[in-house]
Amino acid sequence: MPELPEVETTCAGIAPHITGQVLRQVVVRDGRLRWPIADNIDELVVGQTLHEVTRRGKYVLMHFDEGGLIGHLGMTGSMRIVTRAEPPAYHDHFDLCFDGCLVRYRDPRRFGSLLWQPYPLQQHPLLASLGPEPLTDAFNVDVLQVACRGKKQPIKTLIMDSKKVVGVGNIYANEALYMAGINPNRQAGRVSKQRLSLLVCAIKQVLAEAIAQGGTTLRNFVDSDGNPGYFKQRLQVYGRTGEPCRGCGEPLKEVRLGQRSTVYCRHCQR
DNA sequence: AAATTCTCCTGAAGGC
DNA sequence: TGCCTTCAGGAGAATT
Repeated sequence: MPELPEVETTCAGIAPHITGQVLRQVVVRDGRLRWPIADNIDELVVGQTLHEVTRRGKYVLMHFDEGGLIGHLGMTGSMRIVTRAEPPAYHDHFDLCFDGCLVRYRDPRRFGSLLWQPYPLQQHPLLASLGPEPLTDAFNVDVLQVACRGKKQPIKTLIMDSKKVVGVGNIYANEALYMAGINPNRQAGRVSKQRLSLLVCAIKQVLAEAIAQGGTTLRNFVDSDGNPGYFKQRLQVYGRTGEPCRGCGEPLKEVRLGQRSTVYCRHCQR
């Protein structure tokens, strides 16, 4: 499932192939994504030059002359560079066709999206109220402390709230809380500043490591199958319910928080 | 206002 | 090539 590191990898992977090029055509085979792709999407963007590909949270932003395409990979989305005229496969829902190559979007569960927004992009409702980027200085212990103040909601659901900080998905929320020694169910307002500081560091560290790992897929991006293999071996808690904690050996416990599987060590995380 | 639940979707995994 | 049920999850929308 694409988390921030995968989106970062996606942006870095496609950008060199399409930056500076004119978008010639948008082929929509199935526009029924999270939000329907606009029927007039090609009128809006075709003929414009792509100047830059950036990421905001888990959104891919393609900056054209007069506005941007806002892409989201949802649960199962991927964007690949296709250099030859390979026939589209099942679930290949749209292509962005440039000179010489195209970006092909595949998404079996169709939780992703492709939207057009005139400049300024941050005025789009999906972008307008996003919190700080976790890997920048804008996300720090002071900001997190303010966000947590007086909150009774579990700390885990708070750090997964994109209004508080973007890009922390379920896997990395679990991992970061383990790293910081904080029980995911603890009320956000009852975590000390010192421990929030540990959490900030843990979030930055786990995301940065994952990006570094995802980066190994980068050089083969065009040819790879799009499944960065970094997770499995590095995960300390996610997907390890019942297995021994690597810190103390106690079996890891699983609970549901906000409809999401939450794995933690009752001994190491308070 | 804040917190929780619902919702979209399909493939994988598990039970029998 | 077994069929059916359950589960997974990003994140906005709806509900409590």
